[in-house]
Formats: sequence, structure tokens, C-alpha cells
Amino acid sequence: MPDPSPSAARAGFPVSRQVLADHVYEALLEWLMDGRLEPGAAVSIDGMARELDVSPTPVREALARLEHTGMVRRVALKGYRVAPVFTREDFAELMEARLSIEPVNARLACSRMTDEGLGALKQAVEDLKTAPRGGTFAEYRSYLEADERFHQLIAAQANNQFLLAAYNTLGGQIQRFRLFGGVGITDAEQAIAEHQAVLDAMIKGDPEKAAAMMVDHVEKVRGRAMADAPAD
Amino acid sequence: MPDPSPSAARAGFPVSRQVLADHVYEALLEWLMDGRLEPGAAVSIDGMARELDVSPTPVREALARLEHTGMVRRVALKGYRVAPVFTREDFAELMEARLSIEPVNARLACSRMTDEGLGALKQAVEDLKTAPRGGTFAEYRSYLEADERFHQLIAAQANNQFLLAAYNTLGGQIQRFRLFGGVGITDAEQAIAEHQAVLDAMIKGDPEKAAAMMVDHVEKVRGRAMADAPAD
DNA sequence: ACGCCCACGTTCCTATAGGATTTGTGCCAT
DNA sequence: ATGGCACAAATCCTATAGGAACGTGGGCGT
Repeated sequence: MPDPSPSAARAGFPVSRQVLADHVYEALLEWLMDGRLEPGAAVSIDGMARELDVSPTPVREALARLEHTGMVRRVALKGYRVAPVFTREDFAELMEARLSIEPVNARLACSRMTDEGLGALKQAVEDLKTAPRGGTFAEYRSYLEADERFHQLIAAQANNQFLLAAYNTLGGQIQRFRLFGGVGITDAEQAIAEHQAVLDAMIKGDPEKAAAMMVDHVEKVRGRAMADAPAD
Repeated sequence: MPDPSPSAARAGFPVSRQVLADHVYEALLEWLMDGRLEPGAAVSIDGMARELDVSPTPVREALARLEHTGMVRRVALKGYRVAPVFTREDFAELMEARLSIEPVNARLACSRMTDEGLGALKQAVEDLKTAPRGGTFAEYRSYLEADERFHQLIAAQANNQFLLAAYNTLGGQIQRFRLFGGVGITDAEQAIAEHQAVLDAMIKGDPEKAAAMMVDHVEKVRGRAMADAPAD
């Protein structure tokens, strides 16, 4: 596939070039996060290869990488499927896991916060406040993105590669649940206030308060979601 | 590759057949855990394919899956390498992460413990006590295996798929550190006593005690390792 | 009509081929 | 001796081909 304008050429420094499998990975990840690939849907290797106009080999590699995120599941000789919709139990487990990890991240992040990190966090909360919150997905996509970014930033500021990796695994699931949990954005005002409370504690430099506010936030998210979607 | 006696035939129910990539994955994982592949060593796709007598395709898929475990790292167009030796900072981060996750697992596992789980835990501690602890790797391999199994069982008994996944990511790193951390098994008696303390709390059905004992154990592991290997 | 069987298409899986890239080596000029 | 260049080998990456398994739909027999 002779690329007429290799990006390596214009930059001069390729630094970290990408291969096809990387592009495929990102495309699939985006489609999963977008909801373009619905839970339970088959993800055919050959089909995706045709869709993306590449050979099946890079698709296979990308899917192998995606499997660990829990967003697609593989059955030998049968192929990949998008992970099924969260059950009530799955959701409860996810929140339990968040409650074990995110407060720790918040405490550490508060202790180790950099100026850049704090700025980015403020920006994320600001984006949450200003993001449109319409009824269609396109309209609250940026809201979800800012929400995820806030938590991701805290995990990154905790400055621990293993905790960050652990959070990232959860993060993908959280995002997927936000999409398919059924409930729209009905709790934005409260959620924003809770995020603000975490941020305030960070600004004050009070790690314990930050952790406590994070516990509070996650517990309230759980409470609202469990109340909103009682059926299952 | 016409298998003259397909295992599917004798069992009647294949249930879950394996493909080459699965075998390659397990072989590589074993070699990594064994120390047969040393930190920093290159893991050539073509080379491994020759070694295992398969084509590069399944090797590529297995390595893609392995990358997320953190045991191998990939650089585009340059290939895979075994993750480098732990630095002191890496180790500190790993222990910090364990301290966030394992006590939670212990608390939950204690609440949700099954009879089978408790039996398996007792067995693991028993194996720890009886395992040979010679100087060569082969001689303390079963000791390491029992140690890892103990923690893995607790994570499994916590009955939370996300926490289990989070622990498993750490577990591989812990095992790798045990191999290449430099220190042999110099603290077996103390470590066994700490494991026993966790187990006792589980038997008593005291979740808080179990969590506390786990904190104690991990902190002491950290202390001993940091004291044993001051150079870096 | 209902059930069985076979042909067909789809998909997964593995091997192989070849282009692109990196790395190592030896030579040459400074 | 050191730095740069060219060439060669190893390696990665992608595409393609073909075998095997699975699912599907139509045709045939009862």
C-alpha cells in the first residue's frame, strides 16, 4: 500500500510511527466507545478487514489486543463478539472495583499533583459544565468524554503505572456502560457538583478529603444508576 | 497440519478447542515465568515461530495478547522485548498497587468464601510450608507457585471479575519480580507465618482482620525486599 | 407437511510470499 | 582512530491462498 504522502516525511522525525494494526485498534476502540458496535454483535475479522480496507492480519492483531480490555470476547474458532450488555451484577461489581481503586488514585494524585495536571483537571470540570447535554448521543458525547477524562487524569496523576493500568481497564468498561446502561444524562448537575468537590479537595491539597469525595461520588453514581434502571 | 487423532474425536464434546495461538501464548507465558526469557531480551516473532515450529501468524497474535500483561513490550517496526528488570521505583509502585487492591480482595473474599475456596487456600498454605526451598530455581519453583496461587485464590474468591482482572495484571508482575528481583527465598518462615495469619482470619470469618493481615503481609514483603536489595 | 441431506457461502485459522524497515558489518575518507 | 556510507542479513509487517469448521437454505424422500 504505497502511501503517497507518508506522515513520516513531513514531520522529519517519525519518532513513533504507527503500523496498520494500530490504526485498526484505534478505529475499533472508537467504534466500541461510540456505540457503533453494539453489545453482542459479532465482530468478524474478515468483515472488519473489508470495512477498513486492510487484510485480516492486522485486524486479527488489533482484536487480540482488544480482548484484554473486556470490550470484545473471543471464542476459539468462532470469532469475536462485542461484550454483552452489563447486567445489574456486572454493574455492581464494576462500582465495587471503582470504589477500591479510584479513591486511592485520588489520594495519591492529590499528593503528587503537578500544575499541569491540576490545570487539566480544572479544564475537564469546566468542559463538563459547558458540554451540551441533549438527548441524542452526539449531543452528550463531549460530556461523557470530559467525565472519562476527569477520572483518567486523576489516575494518571497518581503516578503509578500499575494503578493507571488497572484504572484504564475499568475506564473502558465505565465508558461502555455509560453508553449502554440505558439511562441518559439525567444527573448532570449532581455529578458535576461531585466532580467539583473532588477538584476542590485537590486544589486545597487535602488528600483524605479528595479520597472521601471520590468515594462519595462513586457511591452516588451507583445509587443513581441502580435507582434509574431497576429493571433487568 | 492433519492431526491423525483429533482430541475432539475421543471426547465427543470438544467444548473448548484450542488454536495454535493459545498454545504459543501459554508457552511464552511459561518461558517468561520460568525465567527462560530474561528481562530485556528480544522476542523475535520469526525466531519464536521457528523455535515452536509454527508460522509467525499465531506468534504475532500471542504476543499481542501478552503485551497487555506488561511482561513484553512492543515498539512498532522494532518488535517485542521482554520487559526490563524492575527498578526500585517500579517495585515501590507495584507494592503500592498491591496495597490498594489485595486488602480489598481479602476483605471481600472473607465475606464470600466458599468451602472449596477455603480448602484450596488451606492447601496453598500447606504447600508453602512443605515446598522445598533450595538455592536453585527448580528447587523453589513450587514455593513461588504456591505463593502466587494463594493470592490468586483470594482474588478469585472476592468474586468480582474486575478486581480479579486487576489483580491478575499485578500477579504476573509480582511473579516476574520474584524471579528477577535478585533475592532468593530468604524470608520463607516469616512469609509463611503472614500467609497463615491471613488464612486464620479467613477461617474465623473476620473480614477486617483478613484485610489488616494482608496489609501487614504486603508491607512486610516490601520492607524485606527493599532491605535485601538496596543497590540499584 | 416434516425431517434429512447436501451444496454453498461465510468465517476462522494457519502458512507462505514479498515488500519495507531496521540492524549489523566492513570499507573508506578524514 | 573515528565518523560516515554502502551493502547484506535479519526482522517486522501486510497481503494472499487455501484448508477446516460452522451455519444456511434448498431439494428430496417419507
